[in-house]
Amino acid sequence: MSSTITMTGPLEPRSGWTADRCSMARTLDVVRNRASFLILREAFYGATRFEEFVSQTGLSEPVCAARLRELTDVGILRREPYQEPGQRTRHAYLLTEQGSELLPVLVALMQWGDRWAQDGLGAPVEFHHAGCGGRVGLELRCSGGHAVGGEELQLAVGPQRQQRS
Amino acid sequence: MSSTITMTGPLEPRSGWTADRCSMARTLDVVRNRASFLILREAFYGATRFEEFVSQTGLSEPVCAARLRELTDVGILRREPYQEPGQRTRHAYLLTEQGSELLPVLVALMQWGDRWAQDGLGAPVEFHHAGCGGRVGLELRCSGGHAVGGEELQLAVGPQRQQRS
DNA sequence: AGACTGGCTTAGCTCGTTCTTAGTCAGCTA
DNA sequence: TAGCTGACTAAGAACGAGCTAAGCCAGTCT
Repeated sequence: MSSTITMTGPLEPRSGWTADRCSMARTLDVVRNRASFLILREAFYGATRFEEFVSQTGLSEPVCAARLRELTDVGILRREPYQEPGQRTRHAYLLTEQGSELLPVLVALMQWGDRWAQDGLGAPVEFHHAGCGGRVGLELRCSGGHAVGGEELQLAVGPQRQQRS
Repeated sequence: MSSTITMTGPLEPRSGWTADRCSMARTLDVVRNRASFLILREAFYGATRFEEFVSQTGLSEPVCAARLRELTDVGILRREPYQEPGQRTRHAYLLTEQGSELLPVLVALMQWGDRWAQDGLGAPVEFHHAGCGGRVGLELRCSGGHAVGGEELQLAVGPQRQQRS
C-alpha cells in the first residue's frame, strides 16, 4: 500500500500503542462542529463583528454567540473593544496567533474539496500569492528541503516522549 | 490584520457573495464526525480489517460499520475481498486515491495540535522523510516556487466561474 | 453435527448541536 | 424620557452521532 504510513521504533506494531494524545484528534475537537469552522472561515475572510459572523455564516445568533465564546476561551480568537463614532463601545473578534496558524488546515481542506467535492466544476475560489500572483497550495516538505510524497513518510515517536523510559 | 485574507475582484466586499460551494465545508462534511476521522487515521496507519478499525479507534462496532460504509460510498475507501489460509473470504478496507489525498489535511491538523494542543509537551509522534530522515511539515507555496506567508494571500474567483457571466 | 469466530445488523437510549422564538441590556438619538 | 439598535441570553424542540446489549450469518475447526 503506497498510501499508508510506515511505523518505526516503538510504534511498530500499531496494536502496541494507543493514540490517546493524538494531535489531529485534538485539533479536530476544536474545529469539528460546523459552527466553529464557519466562524473560523469568516474570521480569515475578515469578519470581526458579531453581526458579520451571524449573517455571513448563516448560523443562528445563540449558536454563533456560544461558539464565539468557545473559540475565545480556547485562545483562537480574542475580544477587543472598539468604538465607531457616535456608537457605543463594542467588541471585535480577532484571530490570535494560535488562530492564524489554523490557516494550513483550512487550505488543506480547500485543496481536497476543490478536487474531490466540486463535481468536476473546479475551485470556486483560489488563493494567489500577493507578490507574484501565482496560485498557492500546500506541499509536504522535509527539513532537508525535499518535496515529500505520501509514500515516503515514516512515523516516529516525538522527542519529548523518547526520553522518559 | 496580518492574519486575514485579502479579497479580490467580485469577492470584494465579503457581504456581496455567499460561500455556498465552499470546498472547505464540503471536505469537513466528510471528516467532520469523530468516527470518520478516527477510521481515516487508522487507514493511514495501515488498518484494513473491520476488527482492526474497531479496536484501534475504540469505536463501537455499529458506528464503525456505519462509517466504513459511508467512507466507501463516498469513495475514500474501497472494499476488496481477501482470504487468509484456512479462513473464509473477507473484505479489506483500503484507501483510494481520493482517500490518500486527505493526507495533507491530517498533517495540517497534526501540525497545529502539536504546537497548540499538547500543553507544551511537544509532538507525541512525528513524520520523517524516508529518504533523508528530516522532519516533514506542510508549507504554503505558490506556483512560482516561493514560500508564502498567511499575510501574502489573496482570494480570487476560480477559473471556471469567471467565464459564465 | 455442533461450537466457535469475525464481521457485521438491529433496537433502544443518551447527549450534544442546532434551530426557532422570545426576551434582555447598554448606550446613542430624538 | 422614550425609543432604537447591536449584541447578546434563555427556553424548548428536533435531529444526529455516539453508546450498550443482543442477535445473525457464513465458513472453519473438532
